[in-house]
Amino acid sequence: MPELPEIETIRRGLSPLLTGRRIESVTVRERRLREPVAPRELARLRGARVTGLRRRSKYLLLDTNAGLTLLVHLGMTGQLFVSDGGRPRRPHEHVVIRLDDGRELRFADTRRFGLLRVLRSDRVDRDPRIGALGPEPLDGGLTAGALFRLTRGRSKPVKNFLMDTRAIAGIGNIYACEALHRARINPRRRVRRIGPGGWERLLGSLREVLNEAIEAGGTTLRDFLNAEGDAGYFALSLKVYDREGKPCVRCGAVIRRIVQAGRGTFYCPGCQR
DNA sequence: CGGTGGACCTGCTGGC
DNA sequence: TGCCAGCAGGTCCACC
Repeated sequence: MPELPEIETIRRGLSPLLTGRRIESVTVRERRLREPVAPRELARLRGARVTGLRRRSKYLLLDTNAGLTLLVHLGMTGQLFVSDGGRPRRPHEHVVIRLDDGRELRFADTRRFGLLRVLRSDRVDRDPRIGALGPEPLDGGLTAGALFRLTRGRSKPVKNFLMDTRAIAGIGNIYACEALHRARINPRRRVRRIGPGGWERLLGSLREVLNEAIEAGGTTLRDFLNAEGDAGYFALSLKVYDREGKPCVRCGAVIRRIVQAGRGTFYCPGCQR
């Protein structure tokens, strides 16, 4: 489900609802997520007050004044939302965190590829999942020159490179396809064959697409909902993703779907060279 | 080493 | 109408 813009949308929605709240209790209904959920690990959050909500790549980090941070990943179908206590449960609600204002932070995840762990806050950056992440694409510190240098001698198709979170954080299938279309670059092009100007264009396109998607509240294709339970409307702005067989809005050629590294790639054979 | 393919799950859809 | 192969926004690991 969620890539950087969707996670950022959730973060912005949840942050004011959670910051300052005390955690009263944590209930685990289903332990079988990507890694088994340990109820006693989550229970350590009881009594802690939330000091803030951060995002790193597609992870959410809920910091508390107890020196503990809740690490949440939504996998493909995860949802994280605040609900009034006692509201009927949605299907696949696996974890409920009760807050001191009577509301509840709930985690639902149909396919159970999500993840919840409690880490010591001072060790978050040393966690292997977080420590291995590449730079944030919207961080101004990342430059096209750095991407050019990083890809010397490498032979990956550029689409797969964009989706490698150790190279750049937070880019998934939708935004990799959309950024490449905007930059007019063929997804099969090998990274070593992209010059400094190409990286300039691609990084610019990537940032535009991500920022516009955040503005639109993310992309809802199937089941993404924000913290308030609303859909995002960036799906209306997608130019290639999920548009196989339809005409390219820029050149009129028919959008194609191919498979790269086991994932569907959508692109326009007319204007992506 | 770098890169690909399969596994992990459930549910929906499109073609027959 | 009903069935089922194929596919889905992510990540990790085995294997070449």
